[in-house]
Amino acid sequence: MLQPPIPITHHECAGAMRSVRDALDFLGGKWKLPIIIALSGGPKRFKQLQREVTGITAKMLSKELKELELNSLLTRHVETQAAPVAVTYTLADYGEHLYPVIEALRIWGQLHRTHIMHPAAEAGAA
Amino acid sequence: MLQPPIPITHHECAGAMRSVRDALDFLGGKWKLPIIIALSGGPKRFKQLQREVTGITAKMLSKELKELELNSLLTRHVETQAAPVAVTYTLADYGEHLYPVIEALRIWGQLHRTHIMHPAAEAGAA
DNA sequence: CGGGATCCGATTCGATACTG
DNA sequence: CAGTATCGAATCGGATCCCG
Repeated sequence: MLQPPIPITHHECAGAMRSVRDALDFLGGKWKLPIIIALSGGPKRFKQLQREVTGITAKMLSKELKELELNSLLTRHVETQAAPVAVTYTLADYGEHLYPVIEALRIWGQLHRTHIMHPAAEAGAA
Repeated sequence: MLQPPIPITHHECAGAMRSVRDALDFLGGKWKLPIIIALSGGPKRFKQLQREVTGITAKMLSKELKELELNSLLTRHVETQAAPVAVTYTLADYGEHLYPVIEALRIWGQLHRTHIMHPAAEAGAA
């Protein structure tokens, strides 16, 4: 059903491992991908993000947004200087390269959930 | 270039987030995907895996293999009972459902590496 | 060879309180 | 509103030693 997309040779296999580990080092935390998903629905404000990304604290959200901006995945825009300040976060074009990753993880997460609940059911769920 | 695969409605967006977080909770560590990649080249022994998954300690490898077996991603087979024992790990059919995830992460990891080194080069690297 | 046991540092993450 | 500061718990992961 699924062909192995991973090269068989030791050398190329090590290359795949390095790329996957690079990706995981950056995306591995609990929050980065959920934040990207929330922003995929359009630009959002800080408070709005905190509501949609269930369970995140202001501290973590702030930290993750900084890292995502540093890596060009989103842009930060300050709307007004006077209090109350308004800041908008927008998913950058470059950030959309994560959609395939999110899709693959979403599909597998769904499959695995059904697999855990009633084993041998993934044939019909895939 | 890339259509947003994530639903726009709040409700379905939350569903995508939950699935991605489920997947990340399980795959998020440093080692599970690299182990799967190594096993994608065929069944391997414990020591052999430790050599191919660069940097992993015996403790971590043992722990991760146990979790992967519990989740039906691989099977463990004891070849000989007499010392020295020989144990073989084989990627299960169900484990191959992770190939799309690995592919997506590998592609993005590669892209992001080039992006970090010389920005604005991802148009040609994709 | 294939691990388990123990100890330990490093990092992640959350709760709470506070600021411009 | 949009964060920052501080504290502390929990988890992650490595080093080392040990066993069948």
